[in-house]
Parts: sequence; structure tokens; C-alpha cells
Amino acid sequence: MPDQGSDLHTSRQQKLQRLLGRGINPYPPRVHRTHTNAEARALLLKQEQAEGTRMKADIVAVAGRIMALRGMGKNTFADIRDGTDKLQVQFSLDLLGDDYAILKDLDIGDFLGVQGPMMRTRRGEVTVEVHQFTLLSKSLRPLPEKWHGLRDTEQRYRQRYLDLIANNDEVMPIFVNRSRIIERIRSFMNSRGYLEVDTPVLVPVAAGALARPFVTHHHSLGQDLYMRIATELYLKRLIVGGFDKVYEIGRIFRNEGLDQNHNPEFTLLESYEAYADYNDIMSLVEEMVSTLARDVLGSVRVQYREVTIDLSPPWRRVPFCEAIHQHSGIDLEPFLQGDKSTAELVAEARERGFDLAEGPVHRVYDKLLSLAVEPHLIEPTFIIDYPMAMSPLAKQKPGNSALVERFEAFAVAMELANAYTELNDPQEQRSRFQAQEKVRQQYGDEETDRTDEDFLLALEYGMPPTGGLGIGIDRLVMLLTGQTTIRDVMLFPQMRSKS
RNA sequence: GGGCCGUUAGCUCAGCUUGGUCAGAGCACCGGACUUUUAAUCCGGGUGUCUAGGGUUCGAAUCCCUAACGGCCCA
Repeated sequence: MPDQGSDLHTSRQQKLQRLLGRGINPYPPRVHRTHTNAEARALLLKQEQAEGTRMKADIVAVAGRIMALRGMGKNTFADIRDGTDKLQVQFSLDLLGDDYAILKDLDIGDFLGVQGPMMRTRRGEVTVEVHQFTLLSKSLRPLPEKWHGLRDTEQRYRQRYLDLIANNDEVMPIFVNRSRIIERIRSFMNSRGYLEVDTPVLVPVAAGALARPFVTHHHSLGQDLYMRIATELYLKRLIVGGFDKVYEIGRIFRNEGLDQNHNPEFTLLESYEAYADYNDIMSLVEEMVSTLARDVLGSVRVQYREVTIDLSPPWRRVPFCEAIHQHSGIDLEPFLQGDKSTAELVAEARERGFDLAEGPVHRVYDKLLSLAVEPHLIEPTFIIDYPMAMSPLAKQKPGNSALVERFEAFAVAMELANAYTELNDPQEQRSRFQAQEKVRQQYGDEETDRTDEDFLLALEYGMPPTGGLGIGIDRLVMLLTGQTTIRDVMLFPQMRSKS
């Protein structure tokens, strides 16, 4: 860090030296601790209740980071915080004698262990009357300001630990909830008979999604490998292998830009269920998301920005073409049938005020959806029956070969989930991959799918009819915690290196 | 990739419009007082490469250009 020679830093170094001079180990290996701060507070309350009066309760040994120091001459108060609570402790010259002088070499930010009875001050504050104290770790840098916290977004993300310390009340609960949400997803899936599995992160072919991969190199094998852009094709191999229900919650890597909804690595839940179709998966998603909301937030009604939405099933279902027509006025039928060209679609969309770029047809459809429809999808909604061109891994809809059995779930104008009745016809799958390869050659587009021969081989052995699902966990956490940028639900969002 | 905005003390921020007591405040920190405070209080102290590099000017935190990083909007 740049502030070498800062006085704040050297003054703490001097304190450290003085402590060492007193024979104090500023970084001792062990802590004597009988209670967390929350337990110590509860202990006093319980004993007071039993006695029916204020009293001095049992002796406790607690530990935590000093968050405030209020020196009053021969009497000093400090607030110490551990992961459970903040607790006031009181040092007095009478009780501590010579050790009281050590206090002047302690700072806000140091970790301290204290021992003494629980009691209340005159003002009623629950407090440890310190009989003994031990420095547990000396802090050499000043903490951010106590009242305003750490506001600088860049520093909050680059030094998340400071964000957690300084903005504890706002930031810590988001990540506690994130953890709870993921825990509940696991128990939800497990209770429905799904098996959690792990598939490779480093893969020879980055397939299974329309995305550009990160490339790396394995020296020993002497070959390039890719970071996975989806877990889809490996999980389907497991369905081929005979697992009926599998899921993976894993990190996915896509080499694309960063914004409020995108980070190059993110967490994706994918699940595959044999003998199910996309209707079954819609029920699964409705039930999962509403259950999560109820269990984690205590309500299926969720506040996001200025709106409150209701996540309880059933969610509205709108066919893709209908949604496009309703919100843009464009009739997709002639384009799906090949009577009109992609260029004509771009032109028509532009006439209606949607600024589409020329490109492969799947991109044009996708862009039209996100410009015309997505902003209107506030209440939870399934958009169903997508154009086949957008969905190389999904099975065609009976009776309309231009569409596939696919849905995406949206809420608060954000895409949450993507699911299909999976394509299990190996020959059809091969020709879909070939179509993707053609698009890539034609447009030089990195964001098309790639042919995975090994996956095609697996399909040739036979995959049962299967319903598959992908849910972006980060966005789900955003929805359920009210955060409007993905960076606020990831502990360490991607940042450009400082040169 | 394009547009707009931001970057000043450890932290939170003024100051920039109109160049010249403009190096400022609060918290933190340092010295002193204080035995029930809790954003403790009181007295004293500013601890700084104004993001970086150029330019204009007698003079730049301030105006101009370039770059870095961040944010928002667009693609």
C-alpha cells in the first residue's frame, strides 16, 4: 500500500514496540473465551430475570475487535465486536492497577480478550467489568470512519473486509442471507431426490451456452483448456449414465463485459431431471423461489426498488411471440417461417424504436426480447416457447418446428432462470451444432455454441426425455436481498487491476 | 467500444462556477484534563505528491489536454 511512513501507521508501530517492551505478545496463539458476545449478554439478561433485579452476573471471558474507545481518565469504556454482537466493556484503574496503563497502547481495531463479571452501568448498558484483559491481535492501520462508514465503492469492493467492518450492519446480512439462500436451495433440491454432483471446470470444449470462454493451457497435457461456460453438457452425460435427478451449484466463467447484472464469474444452479419436461421445471422454479423467499425473508412478497412483487405460484406464462407482439407490435411468424429475413426484422424493430444491431438471428431475437419485453416483466413471469434459432439444446415444440420447449423466468425486469425440455435426438443435436458453427463462421461471433463431439457420442447411447434448468444464483440473491447491482451480492466482484 | 460524472488528510466530505489567506471541516490520530461513558466531553495540535503526467498563466486543487481507476447511462 502507498501510505508508507504515514504517521498513523508509525504511531501504531511505536505502540507495538512498547507492548513488546512490556513482554506482551501482540499476536498470541490462543484465546481464553467462555462466551460469545451474544451469549454473554443473554447470560446477564437471564440471571437478572431469575433474580428479578439488576445484579452482577457470572464471570465471562469474551473477545472481539475494539470498535470504540472512550477514555475518562481512571475509567475507560470500550465496545468490542465479535461475529455475534457488540458489547461494552469497562476498564477501571481500581480493578486493573498497573495493567491499566497498557490501555494507552491499545487502538480501535485491535482484538482484545476480556474477563470479568457481566453487569450494567448506571445508564443500563450491558457491560463486562474487566478484571483481566489480553491483547489478541494488534491492528497497525486505522479503520474507516465510525459514523459514515466506507462509502467509496471502489475501496469497498477492493477491500471487502473493510466494507464488512465499517458497514457491518448493512453488508454482513446480505452475505448471511446469500449463504442461507444457497443452503435452502440445496435442501430443497435434496428433498426432491436430486443428487448434487461436481463436473469439470476445465474443459476441452466450452459448450452448452451462447458465450465466449476464457482460455487457459495445461502444460503437462500440452493442450488448451477452457473454463466452463455452463455445466449443461456434463450434467446431461450423467442423465445418460442413469442418474435421474442431478444438480450442480457451480462457478461459471464467461468472457464478457461487466455491468449491474454481469460478472465474468458467477454462480449458477443447473439441474436435470429425467422423465420431466419444461412444464415440470416451471413448477419446480415457482416452488423453489417462493419457498426460498418464505424461508429466508419470511414472506413471498418481496420489496425491490419501489415495487413489491408476489412470488407465490402460479406465475404468469406468456409465449415468446405473444410477448414480443404485445410489447413491440412485431409479428414474428413470417420471420420464424423464413418468409422474411433477419435484416428485415432489424429494420422493422428500428422503425418501432428498438435500436437493434445487425447480427445472427439468435442475437436479434434476444436483443428484441431484452429491449421490448424484459423492462415490463416486473411480477414473476415465464416467457415460454422460444424460437429454435435461440436454443440449440432444446427440443422442438410439437406442432411448430420453429419453436422449442424453452422458458425463461423473469422478475423485476431481470432474467432469473432458463430451462428446456432437453433435446435428446443425437442427429438433430448434431445438425443444431452445425448450424451454430455456421453462424460463428458467418459472423465471426464468439458467442455461439460449439460442437461437443464427446457429448454427441453420449447422446447416441440414448438420453431419456429430460427437463433441465439453470438459475443464476447471484441474481436470485439480488432479488431476495433487494440489491440492484450484482457486485453487492458477490464478496469479491471482478475489478480491473491497478497498474 | 461510446457519452456523462467522479478521484482533495487514514475515513466522510467542503473548496473548483469566477485561478491569487484555497490546503479546509468532522471523525480518526497526537499531547493534556477527566472514575459510569456510549457519535463521551473539554483544551491544544493538520498529520496532505489535491489520482498521475503534460499544458496555459506572473500564479493552478481550480482552466485545457492525455492517461489510470471507479460510477452511471448507452452499445
